[in-house]
Order: sequence, then C-alpha cells, then structure tokens
Amino acid sequence: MLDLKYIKENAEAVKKNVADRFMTVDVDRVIELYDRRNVLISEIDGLRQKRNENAKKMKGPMEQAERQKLIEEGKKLKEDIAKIEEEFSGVETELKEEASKVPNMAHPDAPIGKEDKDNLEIKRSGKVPAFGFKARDHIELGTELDLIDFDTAAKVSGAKFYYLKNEAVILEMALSRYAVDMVMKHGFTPTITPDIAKEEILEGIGFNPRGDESNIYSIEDTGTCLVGTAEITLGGYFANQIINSEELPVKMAGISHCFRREAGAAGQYSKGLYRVHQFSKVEMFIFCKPKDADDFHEEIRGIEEEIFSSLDIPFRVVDTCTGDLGAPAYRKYDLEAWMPGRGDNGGWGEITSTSNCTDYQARRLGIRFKDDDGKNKHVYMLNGTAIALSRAIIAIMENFQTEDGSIRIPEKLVPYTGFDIIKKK
RNA sequence: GGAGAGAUGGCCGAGCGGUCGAAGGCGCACGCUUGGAAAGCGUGUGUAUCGCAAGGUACCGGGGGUUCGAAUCCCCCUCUCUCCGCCA
Repeated sequence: MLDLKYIKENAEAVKKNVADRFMTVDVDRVIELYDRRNVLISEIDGLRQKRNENAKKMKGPMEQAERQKLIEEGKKLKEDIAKIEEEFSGVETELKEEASKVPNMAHPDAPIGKEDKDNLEIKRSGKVPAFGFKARDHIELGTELDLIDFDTAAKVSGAKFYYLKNEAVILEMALSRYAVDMVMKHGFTPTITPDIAKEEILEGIGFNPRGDESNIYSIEDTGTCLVGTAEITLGGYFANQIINSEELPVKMAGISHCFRREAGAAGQYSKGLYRVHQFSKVEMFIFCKPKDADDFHEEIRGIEEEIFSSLDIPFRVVDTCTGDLGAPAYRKYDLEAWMPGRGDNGGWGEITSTSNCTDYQARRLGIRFKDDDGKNKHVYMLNGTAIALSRAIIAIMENFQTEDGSIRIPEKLVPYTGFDIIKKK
C-alpha cells in the first residue's frame, strides 16, 4: 500500500505510474474517499470530545434534575456519533479497498513497457551449449532416465504435479543445500518456514488470496492459505513490530514449499516442471533502512548470479519493465536461464526474481524501525530467489545432457550429490 | 479434542463503571553528585491518527454489546500456560 497522503499530494505521478504499468485504478476516487474520510474523522472526534466532556461533568454528586439533563444530552450525542460512524466505516472500507489497488511507484530507471518481452536485457553470463545433436527437453530426459513421473502424479494429484524419483531427488536436495550454503555465506539466517499463512499476511505482502484470478490456494474455513513462496512467511515475520534500528539489516533465507493454482496458465512454456502447482524454493529476504535498499537489491542479484554462474548454467539478467512488475515492486530483476528444450531451438526461462518493494509491504504489515531522528518509519523490504528447485533442475537437465541421453552434474554440485553423472540404468 | 487459568505500556506488574493513557517497579535517556564509576537524587520516557497550529481523538489480545460514561460488566473469537486424550 502507498501512503494515502503521498497519493493525494502526488496524484499526477501516481496516475502516470498506474498508466506505465498498464493497470486501471481510479486514483481520483481514492483521493475523494480520503478527503471524505478525514472530514468524517474531524466530525466524529469533535462529537466524541463533547461526549467525553459531558460524561466528565457527571462525576460528582449533583441534583437529580441536573443529572437527568446531562444524561439526555449524552444520549443525543451518542446517536449523532453512531450516525456518522456508520458512514465513516463504509467510506473507510471502500477507501482501503481502492487504495490497495494502487501499485507501488516504479524506479525511475525501470524500463517502461507492457509485458515480459519489453524487459531490458542487461547482462549475459556463461555460454549457451552448442550440441552436436538434437537437444531433448527435460520431460523426455526425465522419463527416459526415470527421474520424473508426471503421469502418475496426474492420476493421484492432478495435472501439473509430479513425482521426482531416483537421482532427481538427490539433485533437488543437493541444489537446496548448495543454495543454503551460499546464502549463509552471505550472512542470511537460514529458516524453514510454515507453508501456511494467514490471509492478512498474504494481503500485506500484496497477494490477493481470493477470487478466480487468485494464484493462491485457500484453506476452507480457516482464514489461511497455502503459501506461494516463503516471501510471504518471511515478510510477515515482523508484522506489527518495530525493529530495533541496530538490528537492521535483517537478512533471512527461507526454505519452503510453494503452492500455486496457476488457473488458466497453459501453453508450450508451461510444460513439464516449468509451471507446476507445487515446488520448493530457497528464498532470500532483507529488511533494511530506506537508504540501503538499492545496494541490497544489487547484492541479492549478485548472489543469484553467483549461484547460477558457479553451477555453469548460462543465463541472462533482465530489468523488468513497468507492466511486468508486481504491484508491490519498485524494481525487479529476473535471471533467465538458457533452457535448450524450450521451444524449437531453446529459449530463456525465468529461474529467479528479485524485487525491491520499498515500504509498500511494510506499510500494510506495520513493520517499522526507529530512525536516527527518533521517528518511526517503515522498513524497506526486498526479496529474491536463491533457487527455485524445479526450474533449476530443468536448467541442469537440459544444459548438461549428453548425446547418449545422460546428464552430467555441475562440478561444484558433485560434492553435494555424490555422483557426477546420471545415466540410463 | 476435553477441563481449567490467563492476555494491561520496551519488560514485570496494580487497577473500585466516572478522579485512568493508565499506580508501582525495572529498563532506557538526560541532569545533579563523583577524580572516575557504582549507589543516590531529580526530570523525562508508548503508538496511531486528524489539524497550519493550539489541541483533539483512538488504542489495556481482537471483534461486537450494555451504559450519559467501559481497561473494569455481558457475548463471540484468537492466542498463551497447566492437566487429560490423541499423535509423526
């Protein structure tokens, strides 16, 4: 959520930002509701003041007639207050609803564009493999080598689920541990987080847990949901708290399962492990002071690059365009790995994403710190994928395949897997 | 899941329907004292929101209600603790 006063005072900039993101939000309505709300607050507060004064007069002993008069006056005030309070609560509800649709401001350098193809490539790393044979995709490889079973998962759990088997299991655990070691080296506290979170936390992070469009699984009658990422549970960690400013930055890494409904998601790029209802992920999260956020964003991106370049996975980095930023994000970088099995001749597929969400999430979650000037301010919150295991597995399987259908293991990972090649049995 | 107890400021802990934004203590900050420190003494010390300001309003786990007036009474919910049951 943006600061309402900010929206009012910067209406034109806010509207431009909404347009740049190709969203439709009625900014004027937000301001109108905000103004109305403030008028009502003044009225209510004035009446309450009278009510309190009236009640105070009745403290001591007094004539019955006089007391009766005051009681009547109090009753009248009570009714007046109730009337305005009713309008106020309606306005407040609508204001909150409308205001939460307003996206975060975008970084001035974020490329302006509508969809992912407008993202700006800013870097490439590693060499796209040149095979002397027709590259197979991970589905074919995984079936051949008995590593992934989609068909049985479809029977047992539904489409877009999978069983990982044999070496793929070890590979997933190895990658997970590799990423955890890497983020620990960079000062992140490793955590294993709950896979379920309350709706209010989801909303605070900027997810919409309800509705057909929602990518979130809700758990009936509990007010909770399955998390789509540990960003939710890490971000909610300090909800409604004031963090000691000496404790900042707080750097945490969460290992969790991730559940996504992916309603309506289909097409050739959703095949296999690429877009599934459940996967596991190691996520980085930083709470920091505003002035440090840009630097930490670069740091997170650097760690992501370090993880994938050390695994010899070719990738490129894109600066996400305004239309492709999530509503809470001020700026976002994605790492896209080369996936030889994608499309006809291979293609880039997103493997990590890191966002600087400034104070957008902190405002609704109530996460603050006491600044040097003695005032409480919202912290800035950043998140980034250390490793999304299912997609990392795609990248390894497809980039490290050999002509005979085996899969080599990246050198740095061999100490973690205990084997250096996956061969047909 | 069953039975009971509890939830008050950074922490501990009082609190009779009006004098309670809330005693007292600890902690913290500043000052005095000291060669310096400790002790001692004094002063101060929550958050949010509206307002140019003066100031107002709200908040005693959360939500409703009773009342002229609620931290205090009533109802619902959540969480914590103890005991029992079940269980990886």
